Amino acid sequence: MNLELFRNKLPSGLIHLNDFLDLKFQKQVLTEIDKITTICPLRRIKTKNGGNFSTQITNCGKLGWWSDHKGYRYTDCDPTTGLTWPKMPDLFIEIIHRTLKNIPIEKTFIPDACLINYYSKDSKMGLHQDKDEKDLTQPIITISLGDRADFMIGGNKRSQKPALLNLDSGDVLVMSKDARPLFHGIKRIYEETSPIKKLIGRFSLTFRKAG
DNA sequence: TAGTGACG
DNA sequence: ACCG
Repeated sequence: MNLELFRNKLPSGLIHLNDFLDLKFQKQVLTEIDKITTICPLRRIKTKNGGNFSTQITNCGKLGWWSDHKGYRYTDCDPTTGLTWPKMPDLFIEIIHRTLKNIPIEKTFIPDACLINYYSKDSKMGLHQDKDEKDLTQPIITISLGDRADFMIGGNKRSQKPALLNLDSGDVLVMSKDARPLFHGIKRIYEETSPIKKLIGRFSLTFRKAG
């Protein structure tokens, strides 16, 4: 048994669909994000202890993820306005269907939440687990748009050294099965690598079944 | 708590 | 200075 090889092996539930969405489609997704942020602008959120995130977020779908002095949670409306989150665009549902058709691991997935994170060149996301969802066996599907990112995929403990994975514009990442509970984050953003000229920085769209 | 940095 |  080659221990080094074993240590470097990525979990089978982590599926990286490289260059899955073509540039034209990516631009359509960006148009939908523009519509969403017009209704519900990107906002800087805080941790429970008052710490600042370097990303800015908004949501669409029935539920949206939020963090403030009360902690992490899903809400059915924007806590800053009391308005319901914008509707999940049909185009996003289409991406989910196309993704499911191309992976052997999941047959159905009906997300009720889409967290939209915007990363500028200096944004990072520390290692964390997604565990605010009701059913933690449901996968999480992430779309990357804009600048290239170094994605960290770690273990079940934060102390485990993460492996790095490049996420480019148009890539789709599925965290399911054994990969679902793993610590993960974004180590860095590569400035001016976006294939979409008018997009500076990176958007990630993470689809969850939260409720 | 998905932050940051002080501290050992 | 670097790591956890």
